Amino acid sequence: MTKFIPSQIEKKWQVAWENSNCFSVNEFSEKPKYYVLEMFPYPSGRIHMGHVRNYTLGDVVARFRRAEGFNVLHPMGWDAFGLPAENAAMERNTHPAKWTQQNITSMREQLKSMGLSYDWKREIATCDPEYFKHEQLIFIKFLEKGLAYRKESWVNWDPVENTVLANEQVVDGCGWRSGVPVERRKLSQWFLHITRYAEELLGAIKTLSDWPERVRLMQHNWIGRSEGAQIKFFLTDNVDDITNIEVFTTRPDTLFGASFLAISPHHPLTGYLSKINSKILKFVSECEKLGTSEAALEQAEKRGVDTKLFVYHPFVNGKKIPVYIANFVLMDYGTGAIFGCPAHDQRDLDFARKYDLPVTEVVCPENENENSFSIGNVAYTGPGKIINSGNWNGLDIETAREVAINAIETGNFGTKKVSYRLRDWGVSRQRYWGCPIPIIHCSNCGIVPVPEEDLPVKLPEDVQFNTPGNPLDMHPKWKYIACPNCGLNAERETDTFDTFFESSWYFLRFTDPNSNIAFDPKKAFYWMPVDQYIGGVEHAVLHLLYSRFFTRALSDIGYLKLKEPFSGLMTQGMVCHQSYKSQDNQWLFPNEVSKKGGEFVSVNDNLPVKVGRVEKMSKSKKNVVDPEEIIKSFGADTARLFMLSDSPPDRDLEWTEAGVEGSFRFINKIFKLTINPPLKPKHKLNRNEIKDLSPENLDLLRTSHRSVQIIGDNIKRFSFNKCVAQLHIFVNAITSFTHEGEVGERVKHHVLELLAQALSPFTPHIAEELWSNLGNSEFVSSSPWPDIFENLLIDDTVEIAIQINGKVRAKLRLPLDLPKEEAEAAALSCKEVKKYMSGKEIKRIIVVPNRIINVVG
RNA sequence: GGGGAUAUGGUGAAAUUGGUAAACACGCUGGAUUCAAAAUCCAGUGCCGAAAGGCUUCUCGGUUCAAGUCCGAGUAUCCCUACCA
Repeated sequence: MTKFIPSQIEKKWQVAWENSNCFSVNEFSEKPKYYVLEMFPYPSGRIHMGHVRNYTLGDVVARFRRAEGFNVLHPMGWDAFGLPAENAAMERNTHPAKWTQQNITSMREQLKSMGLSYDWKREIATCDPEYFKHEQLIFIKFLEKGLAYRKESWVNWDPVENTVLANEQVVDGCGWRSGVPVERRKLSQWFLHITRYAEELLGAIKTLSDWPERVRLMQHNWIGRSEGAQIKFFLTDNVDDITNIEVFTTRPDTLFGASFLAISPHHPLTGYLSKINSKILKFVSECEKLGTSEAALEQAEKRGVDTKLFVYHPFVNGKKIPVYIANFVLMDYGTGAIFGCPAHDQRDLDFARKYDLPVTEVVCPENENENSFSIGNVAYTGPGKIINSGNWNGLDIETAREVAINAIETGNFGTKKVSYRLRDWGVSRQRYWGCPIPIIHCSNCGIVPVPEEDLPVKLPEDVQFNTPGNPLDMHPKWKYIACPNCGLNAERETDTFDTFFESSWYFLRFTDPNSNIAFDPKKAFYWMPVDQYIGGVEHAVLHLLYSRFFTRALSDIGYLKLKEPFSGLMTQGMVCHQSYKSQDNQWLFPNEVSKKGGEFVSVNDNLPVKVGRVEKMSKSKKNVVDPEEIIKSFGADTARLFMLSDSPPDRDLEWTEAGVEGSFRFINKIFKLTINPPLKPKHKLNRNEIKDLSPENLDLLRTSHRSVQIIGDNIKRFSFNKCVAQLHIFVNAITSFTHEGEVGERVKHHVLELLAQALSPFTPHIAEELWSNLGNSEFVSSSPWPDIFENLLIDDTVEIAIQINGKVRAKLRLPLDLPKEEAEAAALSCKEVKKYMSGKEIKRIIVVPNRIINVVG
């Protein structure tokens, strides 16, 4: 018997696909378009199981939609800028460009070994000047349109990586990669005006009906819209030329409860005061330290310092309110100042109790007496009736809010205001391996964009990585240049873009990857939006929000006409594996562990191994399995099938050795079907013939056609695990079929063709092998999804459960669509009903056609 | 502190609209084959019980002829977010 050697079959078909260019597409087609995209990888050098899962999911969709008759765009590329290349440069003394290129080459080979149906002619790498020169021009257009601007700002400085981190790259006060506490520094930075689109990005979330609800919710929370009022509190005595403090609040209804104002340690007023008051200066510098490393500690204690300044209460004549500087007030939200209403905000209450400030109740809960209601150490934040608030007394809080805003506006010391948590996107990074920001700083002309004809600004190749800091900034020549405006000596911007910049428009470049403009609007119009985008949920907020912003911003500078880039989104779960530790507490790779009689032991010393949790594959815990090894020993089809079996795509998947072997066995079973299958019959089986077939032939045909139907339906629903289950049923039906004679041969040939077509999206190599051995010369990968014989989908009898008082007591096989009366009669005459109902009165009979009959007694 | 998700056999899971719970697989048990093993094939496998039968979708309550599915209360686990005024 021929032995199944996956690598031989798989390589053969991969080469054949590549030579035929069968996955290459263009935009001029009669067929409807379908754009399926997986998040492109960072070229780390080796693919991991997360990639295998991601790209398998995308490939199933791409192959299926192609078979369904769509013109399918399915591209792949490289998110090729980023810090690891610089780290590698330092560690191994290779240039980032070279290191990245090598990684791309080996990862491309690995991806090709998976049999993915990409249009490789559209491959892009973001570190290619042909890619990023368009990005530089986009930035200049953003600048012209006011969508990019420069701002001095406090940044999170990672002292290990010598770079600025975005707020979202700071986790628990530490750098997301380095894990060390970040420091605060003030730098001049480039920002993109994403907040200009805050309302629109928020509002359009509801149009993204094919996105997971939780991603939409995360974006909603991230934008964080809150409605309230901005209120000016006038100082009793001016400080320098400052006359008032502006405050944002969502609770203007509690204004009468205000007992202090608190401003941020980074508020301009604080800056002024700390110059003239050493106590304040000391407090501010303490906040600096606490601000990062001891975030948790800080949370516990609210601290502040009295400025000895006072403001007037806007509605209470003569009432003066003290101004504090407080560590819990953030400068970058609202105005950097709040009014404290201790009775109805827990933080304010904590603060007031600490500094002995008055607590005035202004909202009384419904079940409390307004004369006796008093706050202890828990603030009341619920609904109720306004009290102690002049002529607002008696209003509910919602009405009071409107009345308050009216009064504030009428009094001319504030306005209704909407605030967002979302902040503008800082795109400057002090790194070498990124897209240069195309700007020249001239002492004469100021900020001068690099002229379009001088683009791209390329990275210099001769750079040193042995000193900390940005190599571009330390390069002896690169940054010195004549000003394009006035010709005087000037300097290039040495910062590069955040790598999220590249990934915010790559999906557009794929629509026209070799163009000498960013992309042809007509081509982008044809292919966009991405019909199905697939990737990890870790990008639920940033990458997806930035891409949504970019699509709008690009539309506003005339590049295209589109709002939403991704109409369908699927976020896949993580690939997990059990972790193991040796006796001396060292992590062990799965292949360093073997199972002996139900016990796990170390391969090295045969000692028992401590079995840990099943968790996300990670190098640090060594619970990783290398896809290349799996593909080498079991084949890509097995790896792909395993990824799709059992767990639905959005849930975490546990990689198990037993599971892989199970998938491998199934592929082997199919392989046996590819050997000497029936010859291609002269006449194809047609749907009118089936009435003359034997029950056995008919059963097989019925199972086969139903399977194809079920598989197609479930692909559309992303229920690939159910597709695999149905494939098992399908294959089992074929292997247990004993075909006889010419008719049997024709039936078997027919169902094997269906099988090859149904397998093709999932395990394309073995499907291609089977299809070819059945006598087909075209690729199954290019064949249409099979026509289903609808007359095989319905059976003429159904099994109906007979319930007595809601419990199933019998099952009857009855003709399909049997009239109610006859069904009732059949149920009543069965012996179980007679047994259970003897001597009892039948009160009711419920008949659910073709499903159930419930006899109630 | 805030928000969200999930909970079904030994395990991963299925049950699309309230209508036969556990499809399909993994694992396990027994058998066939084999000098032996691997592979393969066949049979069994939710739980309790010798059987008859009873019980079963995290717990408690409710609606219904009928609840894994709907409603209310609670528990556990995971994820996100966090002084957002």
